[in-house]
Amino acid sequence: MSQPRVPRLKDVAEAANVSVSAASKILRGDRSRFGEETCRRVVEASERLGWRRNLLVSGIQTGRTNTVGVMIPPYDSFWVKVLSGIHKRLGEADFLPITLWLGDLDHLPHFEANEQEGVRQINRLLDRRVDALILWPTFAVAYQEHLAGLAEKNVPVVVIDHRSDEPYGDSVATNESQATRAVAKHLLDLGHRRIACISSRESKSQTWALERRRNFERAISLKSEAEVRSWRLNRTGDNGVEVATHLLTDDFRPTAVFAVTDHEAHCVYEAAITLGLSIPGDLSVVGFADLDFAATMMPPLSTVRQRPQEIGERAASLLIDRLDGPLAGEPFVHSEIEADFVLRESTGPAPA
Amino acid sequence: MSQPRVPRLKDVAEAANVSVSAASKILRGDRSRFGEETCRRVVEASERLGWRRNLLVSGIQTGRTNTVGVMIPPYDSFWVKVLSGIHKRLGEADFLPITLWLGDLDHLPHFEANEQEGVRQINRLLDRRVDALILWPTFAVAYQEHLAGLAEKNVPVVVIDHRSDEPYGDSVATNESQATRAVAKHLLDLGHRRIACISSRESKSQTWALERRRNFERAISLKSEAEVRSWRLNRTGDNGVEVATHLLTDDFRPTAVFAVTDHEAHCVYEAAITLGLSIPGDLSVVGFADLDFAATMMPPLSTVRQRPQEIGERAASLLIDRLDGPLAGEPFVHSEIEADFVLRESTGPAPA
DNA sequence: ACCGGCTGCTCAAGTAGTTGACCAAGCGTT
DNA sequence: AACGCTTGGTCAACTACTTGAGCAGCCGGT
Repeated sequence: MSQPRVPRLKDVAEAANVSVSAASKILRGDRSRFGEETCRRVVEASERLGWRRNLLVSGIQTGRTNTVGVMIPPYDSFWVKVLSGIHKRLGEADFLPITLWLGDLDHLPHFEANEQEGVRQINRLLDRRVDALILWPTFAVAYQEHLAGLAEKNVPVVVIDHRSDEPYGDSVATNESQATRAVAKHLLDLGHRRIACISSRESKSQTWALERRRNFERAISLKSEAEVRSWRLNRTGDNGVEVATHLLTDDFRPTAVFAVTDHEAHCVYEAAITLGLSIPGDLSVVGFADLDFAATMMPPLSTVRQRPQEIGERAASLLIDRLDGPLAGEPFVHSEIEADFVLRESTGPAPA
Repeated sequence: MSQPRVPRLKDVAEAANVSVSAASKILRGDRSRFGEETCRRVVEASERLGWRRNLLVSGIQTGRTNTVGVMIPPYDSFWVKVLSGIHKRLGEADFLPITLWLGDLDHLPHFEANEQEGVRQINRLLDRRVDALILWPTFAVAYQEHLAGLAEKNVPVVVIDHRSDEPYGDSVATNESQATRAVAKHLLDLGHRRIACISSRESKSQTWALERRRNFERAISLKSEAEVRSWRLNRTGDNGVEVATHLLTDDFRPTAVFAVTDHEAHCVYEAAITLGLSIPGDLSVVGFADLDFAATMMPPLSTVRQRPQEIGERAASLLIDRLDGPLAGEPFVHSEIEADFVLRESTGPAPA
């Protein structure tokens, strides 16, 4: 029946026989105005009772909670690494990320359809007075109109992997053009001339897919004898193997395929196996993202490794700089992180 | 230079021309004592200004923040799914998980060595007055002594996948014995008689590995003609392929291997390929956990699928029940979730 | 004796909001 | 006219803590 509570400053002050305000000042480090003996008594009492400052109170007093809201869908290892980078950098600056892991693993949240739900989720964070938000592209698009007003409330926003025409915050993305050019060059150097690209659903929230495909098409087109053709998945993005089969049996007869993510590359593998095509003998495949399974596919998939942890760290850094640092009051910034082509065993010379 | 702040209740009250306390009561739903017209004015004003209750204040007033601290290492897809379950269930009950994603992806945190760091991390959550904690086994062990005192502070704890002799909270784990018996039966039915088990590091924080191995050994031993031998990884857990090679070239010459996680199973695959052994022709392999890559390994790995999302949901449910519900004041509970044997293509009849 | 300055501490108001106590006006009743 | 009751609100104290203002006591200087 006992209720042993968390000790309050008042308890410490009583134990040390001083006023609450004296205890507060001493424990904040403002000791110059107090006697040495008094300070000792207060510090000793606070330690004995295990007192800890209540950060909720600091939050309402200063208007700063040192927390950052992070809105993400449950997703593959790439995003887990981004998150890890966010946590690392924010942790160093003594910020605490509060992550809203929305939707379940099977279906991404479809908030376009449910306006109210979106607002509710943002408010779960804002009601706790997070100092800033980090957003995945899905949410950046779905919640656009609700987020645009945050700047006026002094809640900075950083968007990852989505560059908008009318930004309402800073953004971080992978600099893909360079890595994509490296992929194109690699395939052309191997003698491939009929090259396919398999893209994902290219929805509004996946502008990266569109851009990645365009970058690749452009890079291949520079070589006059080479030709690219592109295919893409349906709206739900669940017909990957079907599209891959289509693409491989098309009149075009590509000798190499570039997939905008490793997921699609995996679909190409499956289709190739069923069709009896060997990789890389009959068909070269290149993925993108270097997800968990890329290195253990058979054969190991050549792909483009982004630097997810670095992306996360950069996003966190941008927020920190905007809250207290050099970015305060400055125009929005778009930051790009390099990516590296990883050569493994899924590419070979074009068949004669 | 303008500072357009988040609206306060005071602003709403002034706009509606009532006292702050009237506004507070009306907006909390206690309208019986106020005129219809007044209520309308207050509600309208609050909506127009976009007022939202500051949950930090509610937190200091009620002693409840409706937040739960979650301490996890960055880890494989299994844990991501557990997290997803936690978020789902807590979200339904309007709790907000605050996840501390400790350590980086390459090395798990080694807090045994750095006592102070551990305390610091727990305090990051407690200082924000989380109502409860959910812990991964790593932390449950490393921070044991600091966590034991939380019960006295009325901060319930749920530990996942780790059963202690002196529990200081509720716990959830997979009920492995049944699934492990199914694996054993499957291998014995296929005619295997010399069966190896490859375990991971079996440290204090990985008691599940020990238990899983023991369960398996016991299940095999029931068949008198069959024999099990076990190997395990070193302290750092990075010599998997080496141990697998050892095990496969040992005089024992096992025809089947049970790996305590899919990670070790993957090491067995690698060793088998190097040694020229075909799976499942020369060697049957069974894993545990059904991680992301298990289904896409070549051949697809037979394994035991735990129900991580269900584990997460159960952990969250236990907390909710203990905070406000039927579990308040009751003795600690240990809850078990079933697991299912998933038959894929990595097992076959024992070679003659 | 009186003033200035320093030391060492307390007071009170503030952060945003909640809640029990209280109070005034209006009405009907005796 | 005095009483009780309902309606419609306000007041003040409380949550945990911070912070600028202020004040008592003591010392040295004139």
